[in-house]
Amino acid sequence: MAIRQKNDTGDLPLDVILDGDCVARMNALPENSVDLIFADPPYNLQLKGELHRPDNSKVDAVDDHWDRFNSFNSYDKFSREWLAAARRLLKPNGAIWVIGSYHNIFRVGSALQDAGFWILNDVVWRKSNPMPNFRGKRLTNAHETMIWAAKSDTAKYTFNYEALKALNEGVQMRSDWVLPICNGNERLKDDNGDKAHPTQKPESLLHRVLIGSTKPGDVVLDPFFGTGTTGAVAKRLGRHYIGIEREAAYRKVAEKRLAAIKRYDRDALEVSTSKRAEPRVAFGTLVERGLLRVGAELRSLNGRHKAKVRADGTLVAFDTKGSIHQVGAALEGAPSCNGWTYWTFKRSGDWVPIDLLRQQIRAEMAPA
Amino acid sequence: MAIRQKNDTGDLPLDVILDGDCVARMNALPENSVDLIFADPPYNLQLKGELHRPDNSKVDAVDDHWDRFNSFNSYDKFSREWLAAARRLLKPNGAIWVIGSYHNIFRVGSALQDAGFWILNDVVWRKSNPMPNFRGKRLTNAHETMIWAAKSDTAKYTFNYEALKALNEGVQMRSDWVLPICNGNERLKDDNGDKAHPTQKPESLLHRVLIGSTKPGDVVLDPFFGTGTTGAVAKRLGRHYIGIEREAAYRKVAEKRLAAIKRYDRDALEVSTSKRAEPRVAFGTLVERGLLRVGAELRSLNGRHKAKVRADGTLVAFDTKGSIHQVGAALEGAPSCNGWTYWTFKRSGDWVPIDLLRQQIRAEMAPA
DNA sequence: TTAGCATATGAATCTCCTC
DNA sequence: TGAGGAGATTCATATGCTA
Repeated sequence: MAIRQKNDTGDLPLDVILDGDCVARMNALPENSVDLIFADPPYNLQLKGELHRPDNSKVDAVDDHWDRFNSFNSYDKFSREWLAAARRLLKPNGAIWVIGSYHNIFRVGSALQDAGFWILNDVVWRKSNPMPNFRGKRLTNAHETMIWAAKSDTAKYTFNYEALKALNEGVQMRSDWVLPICNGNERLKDDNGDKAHPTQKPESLLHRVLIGSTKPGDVVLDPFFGTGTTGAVAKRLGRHYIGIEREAAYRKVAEKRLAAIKRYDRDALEVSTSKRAEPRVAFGTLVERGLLRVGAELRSLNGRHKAKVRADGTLVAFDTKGSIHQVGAALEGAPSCNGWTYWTFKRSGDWVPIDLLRQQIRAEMAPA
Repeated sequence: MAIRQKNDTGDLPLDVILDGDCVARMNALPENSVDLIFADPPYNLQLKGELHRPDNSKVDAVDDHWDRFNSFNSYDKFSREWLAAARRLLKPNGAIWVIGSYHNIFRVGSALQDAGFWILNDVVWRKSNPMPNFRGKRLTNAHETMIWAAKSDTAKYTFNYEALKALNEGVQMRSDWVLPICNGNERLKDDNGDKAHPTQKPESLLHRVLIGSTKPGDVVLDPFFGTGTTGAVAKRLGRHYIGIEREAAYRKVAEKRLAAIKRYDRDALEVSTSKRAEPRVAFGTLVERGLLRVGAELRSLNGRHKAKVRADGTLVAFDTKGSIHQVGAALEGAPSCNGWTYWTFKRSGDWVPIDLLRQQIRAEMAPA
C-alpha cells in the first residue's frame, strides 16, 4: 500500500512505480511537490549498421524502439515536453539531474536552459571500464555527462557539501566522477539470463547524486525509471521515490528489485575509503607538457645508447621506433625494459633519469 | 612576409594573425581551404551586461529584468554566424574542435549539429589543478568540454589513432584527458605583470588535438586566437596557422610569442602510423615468389582448421574456395576474417603466421 | 583448492578501395 | 553510385572451465 503525503495541491503517491507516458503522468501529479528529479532520457543514438569486435563477436547495440527519433526536431520537441512537465512538478527549491551522451546532451542542455532552469554544474561520469572503440576510428567514448540544475537562479537548492567531501577522502568533490559501469551481480537479468535493460546505470552514480543533492525524506522522481536504479538507491538512503516507466517488462523487474531493497541503518551510511594506487603517467604526457622537448636526446643509463624524442611520445634510435620501453629493450636485446629508469635526459649539465619527471607529474596529480 | 598557398578559389594567407571580426575575415578567405578549425569562443553568457554581440557591442542588460531568453537568443545567433563561416571555410574532409563550459557548450553543440556538423567525440579536459569552489555551494568546476566534429557524417576526417595510442602508453586514447591548467612560465604576462589573457589554454591540450587530428603541413585556423596557443603549437608541430583576433592587445602578445617559436625537427614530427598506411601485398605474391609452395598446408591459428594453397593464390578447404580471408571467414562462420593473422604455415617445425612472410616482402619493398 | 586460461560483454553515431 | 572484397581492430571485468 502506497504511502501518501499531503501537499498544497493534492495527494502525491510515494514509493510507487507508475505506468504510461511520463508527461501525462507528471501533469497529473500536484505541482511544486517534488524535491528532486533524476532523468535518464533516451539518447537518440542514431546507430546505422552492425558493429563487430576484433574477435568477430557482435556488439549488442541499443536499437530499442524507444531510442528512435526521426530528427533533431522531434527529439527537441520530446525534450521540451517532458522538461516542462518536470519543471511544473518541482518545488521552487527543487533540482533536476539529466544524464546523456554527446548524441543528445547538447539538445537537452539547451532545452533545459530555455525552459528557465539554472545550471549548477555539469558533471562528467568517467567510466573506469568503458567499451573501447573497436575500429580505431575515434577516441574511446569513456564518459557520459550529467547536468545538475536548479529551478531558477535564485533557488535555494540542496547541496550537502561536507557529505560529498567525506565521500571524496576529505577533498572537495569535483565535477568529474570516476565510477565503473554497471555489470556483474548488480546488472539485472531477465528470465532468459539476458540483461533486463540495455542501459542500466550503476547504483554508485545515483548514490553520489542523492547524497549530494537530497535530504532524508525528500521525494525523488524519475520519469524514465527503467529497472529502477533511482528508486533502489533512494529507498536505501531513506528518500521517497516515484518512478514512471512505460514498458511493462522494465516495471516488472523494478518492482521485484525494489521489494528486496532495505533501508540502510543510519550508521551504515558511512562510506569506506581505500588507498588509491599510484596514478599511471604516460611518457607522452611529459612531451605534451613540455617537460621534455620534442627532438630532445635521451641517453641510456649505461651511456651506450641514445635516442630522440618524437612528438607523439615515442622514441627513435637508428632504425628502431617505439615506446621508451620498446626502444630500450630493442637496443639492449632484452625481452623487456623499464624505460622510466633506463633513459636519462640532460638537465643543468647532468644526465638524470626521466623517472624524475614522472614523479613531478604525480606530485601535481596527488590530492592536497 | 606571409607565405601564401595557391588554392582552387584564391589565395590563403598562411602563418598570419588577422585582425577584425572573425565572421567577416573567414568569409573573405577561399571556401573549402582549411584542414582544421580550433575555436575557443567567448562564453560570458551569464555575466550580466557582458554579453558580446558579433560586432563586439555589448548587450544592454536591464538589471532587474534581465531577459534570459533574449540573451540566449543573441548568443545562439552569434554561434550560428561564426559556425556558418567556419563551415564554409573547411575542406570537405576537414574537422572542427570547439571548447567551452556548461555556460555555453550546450548552445554551441546544438548549433554545431544544426549546421550539419557530425560529432565524432565530446572530449573532457579534466583539469588536474582547478580552482576550488571557495563558497562550497557547488562542485569544483574541474573540467571543460571540447567537441570534435567532422563536416559531414560521410567525411574522411584525419585521425592519427596510433599516434594518440602511443601518447597514452600503448592504450587507446580515451575521451577524458587529464591535463593541468596553463600557469607558471607558460602563462603569458602583459607589461604590468598581469595575465595577458583571462582564459589562456595550455599548449599540452593543443598538442594532443593537433597530433590527433592533423597532418604535417595542414592549415589550422583559430577564429578566436587570443594570445595564440593554437598558432604556437601548430608552428612547433609543422602545421600552418591562421589566427583571427579582434583585440589589438592580444594580437601583440601573440605576435611576439609566435616569433620566438621554432619548429621541431622534421623526423621528430613523424608519428606512429597504422598498418592501413603500409603498402598492400597480395597473398598470391607469396606463392609467385616461392615463399609458400603450391599445395602447402595452412592451419588456422586456433588449430581447428586447415587449407591448401592453390597456384592462383587462393585456398581450398573441403568445399570452400577463395581468398585467405574468405575461406577463414567461412570456416569460422564469421562475418569477416583477416587471413594474414588467421593462417599459419610450417617453418622449421613450427607453425607461424603467414603475416611474417608479408612483412618480409614489405621489408624488401621499403627504401633502404 | 587454486592458479591460469578462455570466453563473454558493455548507451557505439566504428573502413576503404576498386570496379 | 553501389556492390563486393581486402583486411584492420579492443580494454576492463566477470565468469567459467581445466589442469
